Amino acid sequence: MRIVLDVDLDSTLGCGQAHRWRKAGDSWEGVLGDSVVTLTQTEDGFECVGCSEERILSYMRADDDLNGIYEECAAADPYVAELIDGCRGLRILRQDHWECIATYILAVNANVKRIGTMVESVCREFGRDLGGRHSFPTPEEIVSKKERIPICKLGYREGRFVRFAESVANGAFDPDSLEGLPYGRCVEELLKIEGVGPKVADCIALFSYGHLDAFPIDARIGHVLKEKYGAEGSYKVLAEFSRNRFGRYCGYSQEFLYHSDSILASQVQAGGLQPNSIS
DNA sequence: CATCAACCTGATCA
DNA sequence: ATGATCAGGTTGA
Repeated sequence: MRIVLDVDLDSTLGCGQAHRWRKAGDSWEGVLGDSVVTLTQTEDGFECVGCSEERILSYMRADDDLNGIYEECAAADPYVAELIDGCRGLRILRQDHWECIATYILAVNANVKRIGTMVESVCREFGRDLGGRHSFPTPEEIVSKKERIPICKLGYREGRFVRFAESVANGAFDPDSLEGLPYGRCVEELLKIEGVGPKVADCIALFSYGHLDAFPIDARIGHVLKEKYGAEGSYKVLAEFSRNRFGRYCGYSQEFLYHSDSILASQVQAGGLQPNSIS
């Protein structure tokens, strides 16, 4: 199915906001619900196999006015304005609540690569076999086989992960109940979950509940804030600085800062280029 | 409210 | 090859 949408699949699916997409050849393969989905970039959008148009458009937040958002981000900060040209078509996604929270509990103190390994391992062990790929497990699927969790090597995230699955399975926590809350209330509720601190709460608020004014500050963004803006301090201080600086779509600005810095980092690692040679 | 050690695994460095 | 060091957020003292 052909979808017309302003999106760049490489940056959107590869930037680390979602962890189940893999690039094979010129296509991206991922899992949405119980469907293996394959997306292939075209000039004016992408070819989509494996899910409905409605579903993929919702996942891609097709209702976001990308140009308007980019313009506001650019107007708020000249460095972000510079970065946007290298990030055209990067979209924030709208991920499933349960899957996003569970995934980001695993993401604590882990790099993108390791997060991917842990998530795939949880899916392989507890999810449904969809033919090559596995669905992200339901809370019930995790609880019913929880004695097998050590196979996934989640480290100290293991207990938190299982207990969160249990709380959703027994109804103590309903991820859908945070739908529609304003940003501050949403984060407040998320922080009550064991293993969810300020950074993870902001990731979930941004990537699942659509709070584009959430600004997750991880180690990489912390470095960028210090290097480019001279900003230092506690999470709260940096978050306040960033929201003031980058405006109401600062979640998008965060992605530009993060994505550009990760490209820079990979170039540095590949050899030659020094961190300061651009800029 | 701020500081800090402990937590677990995988990658990278000697 | 082997061991040391480091990267990465949250928790609880």
